[in-house]
Amino acid sequence: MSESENIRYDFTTAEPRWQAAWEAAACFRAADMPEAGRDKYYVLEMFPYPSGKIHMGHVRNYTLGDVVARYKRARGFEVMHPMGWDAFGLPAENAARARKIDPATWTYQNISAMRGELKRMGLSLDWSREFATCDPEYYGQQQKIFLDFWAAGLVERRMSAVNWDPVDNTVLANEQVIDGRGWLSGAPVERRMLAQWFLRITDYAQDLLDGLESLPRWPGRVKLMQENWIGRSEGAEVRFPLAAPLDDIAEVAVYTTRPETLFGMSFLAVAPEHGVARAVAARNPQAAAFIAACAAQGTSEAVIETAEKQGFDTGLRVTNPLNGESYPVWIGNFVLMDYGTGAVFGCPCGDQRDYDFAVKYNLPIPVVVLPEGGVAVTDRAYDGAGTLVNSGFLDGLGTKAGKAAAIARLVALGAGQARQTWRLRDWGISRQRYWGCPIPVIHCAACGAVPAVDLPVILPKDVRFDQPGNPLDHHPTWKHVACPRCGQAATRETDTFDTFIDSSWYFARFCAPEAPTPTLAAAVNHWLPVDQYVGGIEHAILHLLYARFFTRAMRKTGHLGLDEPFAGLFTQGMVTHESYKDEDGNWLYPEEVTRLEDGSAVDAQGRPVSVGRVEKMSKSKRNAVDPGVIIDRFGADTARWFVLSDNPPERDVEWTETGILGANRFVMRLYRIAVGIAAVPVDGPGDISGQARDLRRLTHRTIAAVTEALESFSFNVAVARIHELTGALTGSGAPEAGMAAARHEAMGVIARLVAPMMPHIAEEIFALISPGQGLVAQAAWPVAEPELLVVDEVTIGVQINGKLRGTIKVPAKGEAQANTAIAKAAVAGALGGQSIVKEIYVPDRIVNFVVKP
RNA sequence: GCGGGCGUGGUGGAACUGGUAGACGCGCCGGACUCAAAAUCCGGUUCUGGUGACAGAGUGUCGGUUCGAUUCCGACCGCCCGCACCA
Repeated sequence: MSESENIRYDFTTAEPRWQAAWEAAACFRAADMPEAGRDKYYVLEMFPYPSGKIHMGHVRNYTLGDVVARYKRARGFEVMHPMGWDAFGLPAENAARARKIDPATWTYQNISAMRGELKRMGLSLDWSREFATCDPEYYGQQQKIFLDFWAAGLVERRMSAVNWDPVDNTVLANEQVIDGRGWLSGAPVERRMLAQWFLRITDYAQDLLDGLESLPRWPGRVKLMQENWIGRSEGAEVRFPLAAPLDDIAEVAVYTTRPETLFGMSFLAVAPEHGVARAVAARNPQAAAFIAACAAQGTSEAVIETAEKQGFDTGLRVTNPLNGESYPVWIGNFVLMDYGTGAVFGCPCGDQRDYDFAVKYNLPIPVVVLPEGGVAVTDRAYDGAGTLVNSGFLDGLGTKAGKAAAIARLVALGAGQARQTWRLRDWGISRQRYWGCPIPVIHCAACGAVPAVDLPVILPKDVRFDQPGNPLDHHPTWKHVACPRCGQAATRETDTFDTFIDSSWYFARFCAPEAPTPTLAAAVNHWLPVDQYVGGIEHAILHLLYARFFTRAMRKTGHLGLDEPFAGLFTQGMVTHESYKDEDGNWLYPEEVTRLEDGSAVDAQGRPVSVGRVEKMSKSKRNAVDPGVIIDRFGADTARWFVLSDNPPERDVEWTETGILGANRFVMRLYRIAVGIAAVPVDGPGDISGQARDLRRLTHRTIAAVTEALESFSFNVAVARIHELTGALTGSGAPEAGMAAARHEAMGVIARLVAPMMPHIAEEIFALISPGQGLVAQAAWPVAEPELLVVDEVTIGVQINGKLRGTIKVPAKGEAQANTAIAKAAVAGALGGQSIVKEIYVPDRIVNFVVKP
């Protein structure tokens, strides 16, 4: 022991040494084209934005993926595990403005720094496939894809009310508006009309919904979130003739999920942007003023929270096709133009919004649904099922039957039909930004919008950020070109793509990153789909839905041959850390805070500090821990082991100092034990029994358990099992026959079992235990010997009335009768004189005596 | 409001298709080594009562199904997440 006390694993030299060895052996290089005889496995983690430094979320994300990649490699799969950079986006422009540095330079410097940090983590990445989305070689291919989509009818340019971020001066997708505010700027979003490019994702709404069923290896909640986001709704379209045509408008179409309540109609309401509203406004200044007021209220959170139903009576009347009655037409601030038809029929008894509106404007509230066996609800809307009343031919029907009957009548009258509506909208992809992929379009006065032919359309480098708005718009020459169709002077589109496009097909590009076409059929057919995708739950909707859509659209345009890009998805939890605030409410860094024995905390001056909730690490809360510092202090293996250790990976993990110290302690201990074992000469396998046999059994049970844990992403359980086996190897071991060999075998197994998780020390141990056998990174996964997994003695619980009263040790697969007798003897005292009513015997598990007092 | 998830020791969490609850780690307690400390090693650690073998209770609460429930069913409480003026 005294000797090994001085042994210290020096990760500072070992880790770079093994990283160099892997690189020299090209361990992680995958071929574009199929290699015969091996199954492929494509492991991908969501690629990072090159902010300049990796954070703990990256460490967790890439460690999880790396465990899978290394494990699958050991299992004999041909693994592709690439890495790249999601490099376009706002921060580069912000840096350009703040520091007068070119966005490209800033981005590539960051990439270089982060590549170095990722390499220090010892990830088994195929760096030969690396690219950044801001490389012209990548985004030029993306422009080709866009033009193909356009030719295939998947692209549209149209005027649209857009979410305008007044701080960032750009258009935001609905998904980028959070609580009425820009997702990056936090500014209240305004509504504006602009000509925008759209991708027709709604063409695939049904398909994207149906496709979720083909994804058994996706988390249920992600599928549910996508399902809700797509939001299929069943109902009917109903056309209401206007009493007198307005301009050329003769009727108003309404979408409803409750056609059976048409007899409960009280009014019809249209959105402020609806054609009817505009036509009315053209001749009625008061209506125009009302509409303007609605637009001004925007979509800000405060407004929506407090928004009161407001309306304007147009004086127009429509006829309800089912009962022939006449109803007023209102403009309502609560009616959404881009859902359904932008018009609703108001049924106050069945919809709370309509109820509120009717009460406010003193409109009638006819009751048409009686709750099951109940009385009419009149003090609020009742939207449950029930029996229809006051509804003419629908009287007496249930709401469900009534719906079918109402639709049938509407069809017969030619006044409507069944219809589905989707919550999903088309994807607005235009951004008034410099640092993005230029939209390859030229606007010609004579020819309109025509595809650019000079691909790639490359971003100009000489741009100025000293004025607001899009620098491409201000550039003196870049946008002025000849029309590719007629040759006349024309201008380039100066908008760039939403950066979500960049990440919608990168997984396909990784298959052949240098191909002269966006994809290479042989490569994508071989490698896709991604077998295991790993990333944050925050991308559950946007990124994953867009990538699924892109895959379908790329199939339609001949770039891909499948529908679903990601066969398996794993969503990891966040890395959290305590946060600290001083008396004045300023966030403090952990190193500025001292914890006292009573659990309270003080700052450097001894003033009290409030310890905040455990929150996601972020710069602003000053609770971020820099992975670079951790790797300096403890090494990459310790950092990797820690993020895998305690929590199931789908849950949030709290960063703690004691946790990282514990992980480090294990690394050091493992090494000490390995050195001790390697120093003892191995006696022949011989005839082993007793302790040695027990150890071998544990070793092989551990192989089985760790294998199962890795397959099911229970990395924390794998860690526990490895701890257990390691624990059995402490001490120098008894000089029993075969013990040295058994210990040697166990440590060799540990080297291979920890290799996916702590690859460096695994190599170190493997070299000690199995000298001359090459790299553990290229070694096969250990296989448990079946005969050592066979249990020949089991401990069976003995219960009386389901309560544990004792245990017995018996040979496995024993006779029920014999074991029951042994059990009975074991709990004879507790049984007393009670009569046994029933005996339950579950082989190798339990005996239960049901007794009567 | 709608949809979904989760509640297990001081703590992070284990527990196969219902079958010995608390694996493993952290923390804590005790011991060894040391002049001492750190490091390391050994032992203990769900709670209550008892010196003790042992007894009782125990997986958010209440009830149900079952020989037996952390696991299945119902109601409730609490926390978390997604969506939301979606007709």
